[in-house]
Amino acid sequence: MPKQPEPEQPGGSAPQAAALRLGVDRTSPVPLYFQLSQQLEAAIEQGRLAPGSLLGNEIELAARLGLSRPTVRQAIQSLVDKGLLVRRRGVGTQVLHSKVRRPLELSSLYDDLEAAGQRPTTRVLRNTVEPATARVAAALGVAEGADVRLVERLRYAHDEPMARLRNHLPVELLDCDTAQLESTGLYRMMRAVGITLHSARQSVGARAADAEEARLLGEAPGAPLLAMERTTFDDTGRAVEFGDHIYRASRYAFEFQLLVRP
Amino acid sequence: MPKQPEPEQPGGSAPQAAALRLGVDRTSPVPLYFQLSQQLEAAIEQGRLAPGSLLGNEIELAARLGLSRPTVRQAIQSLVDKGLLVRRRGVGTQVLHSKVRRPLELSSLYDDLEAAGQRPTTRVLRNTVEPATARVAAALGVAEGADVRLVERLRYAHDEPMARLRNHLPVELLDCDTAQLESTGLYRMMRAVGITLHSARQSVGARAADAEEARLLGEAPGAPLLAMERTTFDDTGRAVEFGDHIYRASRYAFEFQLLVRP
DNA sequence: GAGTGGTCTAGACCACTTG
DNA sequence: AAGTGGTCTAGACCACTCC
Repeated sequence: MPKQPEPEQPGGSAPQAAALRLGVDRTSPVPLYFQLSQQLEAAIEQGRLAPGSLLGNEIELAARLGLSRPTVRQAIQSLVDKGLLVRRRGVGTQVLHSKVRRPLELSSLYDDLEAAGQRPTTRVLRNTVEPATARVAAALGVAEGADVRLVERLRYAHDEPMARLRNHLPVELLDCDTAQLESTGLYRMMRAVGITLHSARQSVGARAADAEEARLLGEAPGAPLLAMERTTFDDTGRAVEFGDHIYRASRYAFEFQLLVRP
Repeated sequence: MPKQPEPEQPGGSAPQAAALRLGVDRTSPVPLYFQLSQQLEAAIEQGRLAPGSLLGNEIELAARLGLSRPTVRQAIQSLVDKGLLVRRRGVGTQVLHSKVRRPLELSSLYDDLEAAGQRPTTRVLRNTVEPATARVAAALGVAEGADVRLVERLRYAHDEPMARLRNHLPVELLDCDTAQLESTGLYRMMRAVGITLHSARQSVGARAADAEEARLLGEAPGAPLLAMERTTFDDTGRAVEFGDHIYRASRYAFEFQLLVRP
């Protein structure tokens, strides 16, 4: 059981993690496994851990950090779940050859545009209470004809129209202040009142713009549009929103990353 | 520390798991946590664990099954990751109100159609080696003009054209037998030769059909099409495929489930 | 205050891959 | 045969929620 540092130069995939300054702060309220996974993730993002390189075995890593192996495993596992690392039994844990960023998130168009530096703005076209159509009632799990809030908005980026967003919400869920709707995204408003979003069922298709849609979005009638329907659920399983949205295909596409589930 | 079975009827959310026949087989090579998670998943799917009901605390569950708490936690965690359960500190673990099925997977159109009972068939339009265009070279990480295999297929469901699939692959990756391409999906062929798919970067947009595309798909010129570009990576981080696909919007939409990452 | 999940430890044995 | 990750145990203390 050699304790001295090994020469280790077997090709180009020797453990590089040994050179990293890793360490945890036990006085911090941040969980130890999370501190470690953040440090490793930062090292990968910054290229200090080269793609394809081995991380070094878990036992040694645990010993070096003064942690138990399960704790180190928990840190590594979270990065495997993010797609940054790959484990192979009998081989080791390898840094994936970049290219991978984030798996698909339940994203808000507002946040997406803001993150892209697109300066999103919103015009509220409608903010009313209407009886639920059969389609909306089925999606939200309410009775057909029951009161449902209808919010229709036009979303701009750099003052160019990008999308028409039509959302249906249970009336009791949220105080939909029009001024607030114009200054932020719907998901942010939900989170602000304590709703924990959990999952969404989406459908993405395409269709031709009708005259009204073309006028709103500044496209020609018949122009191709991206159409998305989405039902969002909170962590109690309740449907909190049904959206029926159209996007200008000339200006917008959905980009996302998928991970294969093992 | 009350050891006797409690009356427990606090509303409608008492632990129902007590009524379940759970048990693990220690002689099986299947991991204990996996056996447990499968049993719980089946109980949820079949409604034997009602949505919203509590699972009962982990310690007790572990004791009942003769397992350690970490093992039980691992089983529960895998179902939380699948979106079937929700944990709340101080409260318990609850079954989510159904509706949730699978998060988005890296799906093959062939498998999707087959799973939907759509009887997919394929016509190979091209199966050649071509020099890589700039776009393809960038996606696959090869030199511009380098040899790349080009596979172009028309995919039918019930003998109706659904999509035109155009794939670019590194030449050395796969023996692309045309007969095989007509009888199965590309991902299956990759898995069959030991390629482990890991992730994909996708972009979904819409555009109008040109004359050629319209003719192939049986649509009118100018009809809206769903357009998807996808680069797929294996678990070494290597790009194994770049796809440039169009789907008839009148016949096809992408459906998927998203989970919010905590 | 009682009960829950969240985190952590210090070991153990097994299965798989590689030389 | 050696080294790796995969699984598992039997405890422990803490943070949060609810009564």
